[in-house]
Amino acid sequence: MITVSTSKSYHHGDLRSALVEAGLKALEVQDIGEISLRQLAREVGVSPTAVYRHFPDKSALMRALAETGIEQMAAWQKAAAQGVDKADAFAATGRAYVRWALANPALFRLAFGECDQISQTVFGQNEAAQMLRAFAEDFTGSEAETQRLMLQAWAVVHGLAMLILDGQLPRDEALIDQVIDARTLFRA
Amino acid sequence: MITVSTSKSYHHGDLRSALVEAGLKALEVQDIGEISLRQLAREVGVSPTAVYRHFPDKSALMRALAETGIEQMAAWQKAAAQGVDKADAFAATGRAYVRWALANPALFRLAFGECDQISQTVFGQNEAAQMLRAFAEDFTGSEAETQRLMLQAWAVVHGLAMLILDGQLPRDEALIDQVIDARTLFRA
DNA sequence: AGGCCATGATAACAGTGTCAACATCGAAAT
DNA sequence: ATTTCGATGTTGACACTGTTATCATGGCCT
Repeated sequence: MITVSTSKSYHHGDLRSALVEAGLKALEVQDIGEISLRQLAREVGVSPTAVYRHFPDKSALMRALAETGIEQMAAWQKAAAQGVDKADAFAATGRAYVRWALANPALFRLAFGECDQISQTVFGQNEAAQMLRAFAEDFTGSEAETQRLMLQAWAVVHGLAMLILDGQLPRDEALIDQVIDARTLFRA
Repeated sequence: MITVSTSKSYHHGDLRSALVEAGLKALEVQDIGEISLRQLAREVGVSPTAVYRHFPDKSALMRALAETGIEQMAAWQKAAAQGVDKADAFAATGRAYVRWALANPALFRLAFGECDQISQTVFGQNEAAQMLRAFAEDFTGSEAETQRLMLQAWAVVHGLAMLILDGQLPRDEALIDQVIDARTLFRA
């Protein structure tokens, strides 16, 4: 919530982040395709074409929104993995993944639709991901099996989140726990 | 490919199915949000507002497209399950699920985004689904475990398909086989 | 003080979904 | 066989969208 200046000067001050902020707020209420440049510009109090001084086109703005979404998700995931018994880290991280998706539906969809490199965040260099990988290596043995386990885990949580978001499965916490069950999945 | 009449009469003959056909053809090339009523009307050779004699709005047309997509998917799934060793039915059906999604990306997204009752098709009264359920019951024991197994399987294939479609995972057949592996998943 | 250039505003264009009013034609009813 | 009528298609218009070209402002550097 950074409001730089309330005075109506010709130049806004920090239009770019104001637009991103407005976009994120809009994504909490509206669906991903209902967002319009002009609407955001209006809410920030600026002409429709001022946006183009900070983003080459609409998809660039959307990508900026998506990137902040990724950061949020990574932070949430990391927080979920910390302070948890190592054996439960897999399930805890998975539940955090699904919960974040359910709490930020539009942002979740946007992040995966627009950004190519979420793999890096969820799967690769991320701190939580490294921890999961270490855990997986710990009990699979080979490198190939570790990768398989990570992929399966990612697919499960992603699919579950998507199916719930699309209304195919009920928003039921018990169902989530049932699906993300480390003892039955992956022979843990 | 049902072309009823080439003569340009005032009334089209079967505009509704012509629009659906044009929509499906468009979904093979364009993304889901790039489709426009006017474009489809143009391709069929009719005025933009003629569409409204057959669909209350755009989303109704999209829903019609989605429903035909569901039928296609169900048929493909059923075909994949037939003539396969019962022990491989799970994996075979799952691979068919992913393959269909990769072959019909826009239709796949549309079907899950617009239709509420895919659960019935994929998960419930479908013939292939019943077969899978019988197989699952066969080796889980309890009813609750059967449901869990079905849900996990669905989540895995759906998540895998989505991640590949969004470019988060490579379109690699070996990777698909690695993830959909009944022996490691579900302790089979 | 003067000038530059990042940042803003205006006007305009093509395209979209949608509505209201009008046109056409096949079929049912007389 | 003629009339009428409802289903289907058309025209025109409106508000909205993303985007571009052109013009305006004013803070920062010399």
